[in-house]
Amino acid sequence: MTKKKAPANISKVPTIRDVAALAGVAPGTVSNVLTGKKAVADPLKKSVLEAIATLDYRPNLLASSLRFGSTKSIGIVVPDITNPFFSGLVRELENQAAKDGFQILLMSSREKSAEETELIRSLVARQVDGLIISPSEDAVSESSNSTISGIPTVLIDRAFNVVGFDTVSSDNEAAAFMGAQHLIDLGHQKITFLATEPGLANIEERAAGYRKAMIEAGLEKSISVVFGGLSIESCRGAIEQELRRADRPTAIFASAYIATLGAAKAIRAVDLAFPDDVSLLGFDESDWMTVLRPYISTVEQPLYELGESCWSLLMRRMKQKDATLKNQRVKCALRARESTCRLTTKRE
Amino acid sequence: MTKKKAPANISKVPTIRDVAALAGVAPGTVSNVLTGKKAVADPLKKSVLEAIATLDYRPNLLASSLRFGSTKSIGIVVPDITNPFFSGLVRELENQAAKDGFQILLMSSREKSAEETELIRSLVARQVDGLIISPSEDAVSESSNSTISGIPTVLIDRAFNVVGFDTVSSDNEAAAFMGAQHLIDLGHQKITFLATEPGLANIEERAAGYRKAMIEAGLEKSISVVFGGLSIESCRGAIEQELRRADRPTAIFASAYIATLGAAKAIRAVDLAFPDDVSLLGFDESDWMTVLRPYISTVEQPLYELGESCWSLLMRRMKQKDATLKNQRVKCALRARESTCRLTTKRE
DNA sequence: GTGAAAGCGCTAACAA
DNA sequence: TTGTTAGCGCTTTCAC
Repeated sequence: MTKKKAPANISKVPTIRDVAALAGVAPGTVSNVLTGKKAVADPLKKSVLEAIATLDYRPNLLASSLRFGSTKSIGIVVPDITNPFFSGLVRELENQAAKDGFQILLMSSREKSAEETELIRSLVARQVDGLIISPSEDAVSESSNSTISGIPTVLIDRAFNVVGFDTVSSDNEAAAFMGAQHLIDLGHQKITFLATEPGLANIEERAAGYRKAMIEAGLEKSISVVFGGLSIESCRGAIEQELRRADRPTAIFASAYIATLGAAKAIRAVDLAFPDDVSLLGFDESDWMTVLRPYISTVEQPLYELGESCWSLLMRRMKQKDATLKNQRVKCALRARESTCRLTTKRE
Repeated sequence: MTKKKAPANISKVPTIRDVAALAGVAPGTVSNVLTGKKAVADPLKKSVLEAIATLDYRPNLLASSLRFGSTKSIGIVVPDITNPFFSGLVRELENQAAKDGFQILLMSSREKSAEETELIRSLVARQVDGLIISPSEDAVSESSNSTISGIPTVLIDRAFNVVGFDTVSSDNEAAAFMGAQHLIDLGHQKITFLATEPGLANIEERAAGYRKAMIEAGLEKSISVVFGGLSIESCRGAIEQELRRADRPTAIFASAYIATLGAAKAIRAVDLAFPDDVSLLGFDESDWMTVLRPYISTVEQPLYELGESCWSLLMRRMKQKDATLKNQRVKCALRARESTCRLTTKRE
């Protein structure tokens, strides 16, 4: 296949002026054809379009945005793009953005709050019209008007104790309460909650829900919260220790995706029957959970609702910078499957 | 409307001129402080820095790039960000980019080639300095100088029959040959290859490797390639049909991540003993594969090498636009685990 | 309906 | 060293 050769007399990338010159019109007219904001007579329009085609002209969005003041793009910052919760969430946000003609600039902070600050700065410098952030730690500081450097911002998932921002997150406490209750209903008493990192607001809320359910069931003496950190391996190590103890838990409630994976690995590592010796209730949903046996029971966060709420909150904030602050919650669902089963009371 | 010249104290986002005015210097000097390209006397520097701090000034990268001609950013387009292969690859590329001070603009085409074209256009319009694309179909057309609209470009993973681009991909044929050989060594003869979409170069190469191994083993009559499409569910459906036949295969070789997941689901759905009745060899690696039993045997693509080669190819191309074209291959590794086992010859 | 000209915010020349 | 000026490519007043 032979590609159309670029005209020999122009060596650099063509600008609107080159197009205008070739079409024999003024640059402004070309702009009018491009944006469609002002009517242009048909014959002129046609020759402009032809010139654009022959030069293979591409408008420079940087210049356009600089002049126009809007980039039609939204910056998204997530801690870890390889985590299915975040990648699924991003996909939902992409769908929403496409609907409204926005482009997504996606960056992942790899759980490092220093990098996160850097990424946000860079997104701000790039003049994005809005920001969606799932803060990795405490990088987002207090704000009085739901903006970062004047850019409308929505916090998602990990809505910290930060006032001044619109936020969307799951009803973590209720979700964890529901999860713990499920395990209690199955007869479990020694239920260990596998948290990730201390200080993450969503995890703390989930821990609170777990504690509440335990207390209401009169099991406050059995409350056990273990912190496994932010990697699968560290979660595995932390819960493996628990499982090796003589009075090991009969059920584990993992607080997040990586904790779920870590806990499942740990159960395998200590060679316990699963789920007969130990039940596992996970958090978040992933395809593999309904592939191999036992199917993993989890508390599922509704990605679509999360994405949809987040997006409409952002659009609202962009239209009206002084709208009242909203902290939205979406409801999680219990997916009881095979990894949680009734406690067989052979001991004691 | 009556628009006057904006007074200096209006509450808009501060520009370099505002900083200069407050510090009592020229805009150029502020720029010099910011970029560090030209020396500035200490006292002036200090007052500039102070002015920046008090105004909370953020340089407008759009304007800077427009002037300077470089955005220090690389656009990446992948078909599906929720696929662990791609999200893992992106993470490697992010690491590489961070090393060289580049920013990543990540977009996912959701396997739609029309959207892909659109995303690439938009990245080009945004003046990225380079492009890394994993083409979803045939959106990338032939090029004579490894650029798209003059932007250095590297194709990754799915290196199509497109001449004119630097490419990086796995040695798909050798990898699939090795995988098929593994199954043959275990005594399997009826091995079905679960492809995804016809026309994807990497999948075609893998199919070729499978065929070659079958032929060399004298099993050409047993060659069976099934196309399952690009979703987990369609792959599941396609292979499930095969498994329900009387002369069902004793082994399945999945050609990609989603095929692996789909095949595992299908085996479960038809209620066959796994791996005793049917072995499964997957492609790509994911955390869950070594969590539940049986651990999944797969052919693993080396994400680090893929990302590293891709990045250095891109940097090389950016430095020297007329460098000779390179089509780089990286080696895959067989991870033989539990989902592939020796054929128990009870039949025939 | 069209062309000319003035910037958007920044930096790289050139003067001073 | 520092200030001044002239654009980068585009859009948007204005005249015509």
